[in-house]
Amino acid sequence: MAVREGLLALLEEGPRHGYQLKTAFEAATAGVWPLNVGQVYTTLDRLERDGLVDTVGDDGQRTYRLTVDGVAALGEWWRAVPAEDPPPRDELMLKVLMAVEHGHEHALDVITRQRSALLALLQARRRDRPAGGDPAAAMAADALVVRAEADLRWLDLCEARLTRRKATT
Amino acid sequence: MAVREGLLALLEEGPRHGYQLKTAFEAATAGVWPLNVGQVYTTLDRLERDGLVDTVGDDGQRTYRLTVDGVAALGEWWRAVPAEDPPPRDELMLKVLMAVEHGHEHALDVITRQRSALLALLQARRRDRPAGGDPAAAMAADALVVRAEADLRWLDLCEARLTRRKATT
DNA sequence: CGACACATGTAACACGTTACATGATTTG
DNA sequence: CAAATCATGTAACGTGTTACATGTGTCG
Repeated sequence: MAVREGLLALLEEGPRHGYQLKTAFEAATAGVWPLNVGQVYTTLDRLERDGLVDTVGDDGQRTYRLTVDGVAALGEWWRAVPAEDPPPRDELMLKVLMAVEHGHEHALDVITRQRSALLALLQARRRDRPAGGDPAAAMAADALVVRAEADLRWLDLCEARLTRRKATT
Repeated sequence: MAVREGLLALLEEGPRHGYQLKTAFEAATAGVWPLNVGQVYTTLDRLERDGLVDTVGDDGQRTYRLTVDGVAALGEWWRAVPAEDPPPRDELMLKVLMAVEHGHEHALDVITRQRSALLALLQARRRDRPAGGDPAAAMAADALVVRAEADLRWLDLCEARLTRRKATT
């Protein structure tokens, strides 16, 4: 439930056809969210099925545009805020928590390994930051960096909790 | 591809049946990752289909255990590190980047709205931190808090980039 | 001409998720 | 006994994703 809304958002700026949407989507996300073209069409089919977009145009050049329902759905999306209810499902979190279940030793191993990999990833992302003045590209790169930093910080917290606990025991 | 591995990880500690796995999964994630029981069974079916687990036991009390392939797959999972390749797909990121496409005014609106909601969420999560000494519960709560903090920090970065740019223009 | 970008689409599969149906066992 | 918990499973759907097939136009 993200590609859907992304395509809707792009259509709000005017009717497009599928291939243009793929290009626009990847441009808007500065390349951090590559899309298989096929997925654009399947997603557009589903949006049409749900009455959020309709199409005009001959075969070989279909143009998609928002319907009234589509505009409404998009409006809701803009206003929607992150829900408390189903918390973010994070694979790193799961892995570490499952490792804890296997004993603190195992968990500390996993944490150490993940941290060193994440550190390398973070440095790569910092290095590959785009130079140009395009705010979208800069923001996309920031997102990746901030995420990696947060994961690292969490791993440090986990390690601290485990070692503190070990020391107490 | 996360529930799968979580169940495998739980089975590494010994054979279990489906319902036990649901309970154990939710206990290990300290309740932040609720599972519909049905999903446990569908996932176990798929794991069996893929030869990673097999079952013993009569009807009404099937017991699942890891196969050799399952042990191997799990070993890979423990060692696996976050891939650079498909970067994390984040709905918040998408929303803000798409808003930028609609103009900086719109983006700043979205950022403001998201930030205030996230701030409330963060405070709620800090408030509801578990008191007990269970490290897993504390770590799970930490993960949610750290994630919210990171999202907030990113929103601040975005706003700074947009306003700085506006000032320059 | 050959390669490449533009353009559309289908088929198939994976995982996550929910709703529903069913029965055994425990416990108040 | 009635309710809750334990326990298993099926059917169905949604999104994401890939692989594949097909054709047009453009440019070196």
